[in-house]
Amino acid sequence: MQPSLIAANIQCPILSQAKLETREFLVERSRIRRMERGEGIFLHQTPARSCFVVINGWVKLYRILDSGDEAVLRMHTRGEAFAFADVLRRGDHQYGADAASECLLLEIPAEALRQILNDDPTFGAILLGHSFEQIDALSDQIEALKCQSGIQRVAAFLRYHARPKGNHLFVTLPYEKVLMAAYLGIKPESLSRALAKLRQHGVVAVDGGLEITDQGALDELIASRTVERRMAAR
Amino acid sequence: MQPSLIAANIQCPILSQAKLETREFLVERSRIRRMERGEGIFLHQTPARSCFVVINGWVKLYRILDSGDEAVLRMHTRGEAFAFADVLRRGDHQYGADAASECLLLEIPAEALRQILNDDPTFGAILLGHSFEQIDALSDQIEALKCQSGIQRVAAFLRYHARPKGNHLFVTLPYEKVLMAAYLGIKPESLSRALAKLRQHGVVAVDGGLEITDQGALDELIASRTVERRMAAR
DNA sequence: AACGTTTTTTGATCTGCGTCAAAGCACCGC
DNA sequence: GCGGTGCTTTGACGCAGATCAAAAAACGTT
Repeated sequence: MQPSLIAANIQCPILSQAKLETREFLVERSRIRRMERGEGIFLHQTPARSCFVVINGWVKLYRILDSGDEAVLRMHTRGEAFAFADVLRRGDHQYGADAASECLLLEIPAEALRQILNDDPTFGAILLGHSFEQIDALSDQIEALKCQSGIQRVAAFLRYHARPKGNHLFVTLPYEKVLMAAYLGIKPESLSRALAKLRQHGVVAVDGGLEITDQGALDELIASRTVERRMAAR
Repeated sequence: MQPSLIAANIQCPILSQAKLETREFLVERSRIRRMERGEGIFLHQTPARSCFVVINGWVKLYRILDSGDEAVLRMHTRGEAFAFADVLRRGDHQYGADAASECLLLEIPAEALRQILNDDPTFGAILLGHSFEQIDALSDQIEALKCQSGIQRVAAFLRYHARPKGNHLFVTLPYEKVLMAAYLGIKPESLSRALAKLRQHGVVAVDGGLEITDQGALDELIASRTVERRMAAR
């Protein structure tokens, strides 16, 4: 597909909410980048020279701690934007970004973003709305990390990614389990055991993914407090 | 003190970055509210009719989960703003807010905020900058929750709140330990034990707070990985 | 000072998850 | 087909932190 064709078909809230000339201005000055799985997009604490929109695939935003551990902060897919804040503050990236799968990105140069924010007075509000959504997503994560057990977070993750298929829900795991575990804040071994235990709560493995045969049971697990969880585990 | 006097002396990045007329416009339409410790400011999922700036004291932003657990999302103090996003989206509050201590708030009515965002084209950028900082703070929390042990988060919390005094650092705990534990995502009992264990890492209790006698030891604990943590605990 | 209330600490016990190690799989190129 | 290499699962074990219970300390009130 031609880059121009791809660009015309990007589905991204930030771009589609903007007026046509703004969208065109940005897309014309951007370039489409194809990344291999595992490829680095930018590093933590390096100058932010562009920001990105995911056209296809999955991007991992992460930090490496002094301890050497990796914290996966967010996972982004089609239509989602990242590094806008870093660019607008004219500073360094607040996290590193890697392609978690093969993916296509729209890379918007810093100057183009800054200029359009100046030229189009309505664009600021769009960015503000977008950053509010980021805050919501991060708040949800914090809520889950502070109050839910690992298995509950796994269950909630599955439910979030589930799509109707036939007469119940079906989940295709969006990326590798190592990554899924890191995002959920648990170890791969724990994720594996959690998925095994979820068979008792209406989650069965079928080829290519997982089937949620008993959504009620899953929801109950997600909303349960520890004592009840203990009972349910028997 | 007169309300007008108090208002003139509010130190808040959002207000002080705004131009004088904007600041005056907002403050004139706002009212100062004094809250007792434990008093509710607004509830989760109720219509957002005002947003707030903390003049003094501590505010807790939280959610109650279906399980009945409480997740403390953020703690805000002097100069910090909250509920701006809820107001601008014309929606419900995304969290509940309580006074965690006796406190003074500037309550800005929704209409005033929306109007000034319309009238002062520079104000949007200030809000955008502010929301970027929120994102940073939330990201830091997620990083800590995913990669650090409870005691490490406690240590980092102390270091963050420590101020120089004499020839080393001193921490006055900003609010009750139950709250501190909830914010850190651990139980009060665990916090108590963590603080006890920190005595081996250069943290001694003195009246009214804690003294950090060995900052190096504390930093080392915060940055250590699990295996090393195990050694250090002996 | 004496009281009741709330907050914090301490103790005993249990469990979820991490760790380490090894085995099972799947996807590759040769 | 074969042997890599990387991902995932399984098993054995240990520790961090939760739970339940009760003591101790801090605080406000009379």
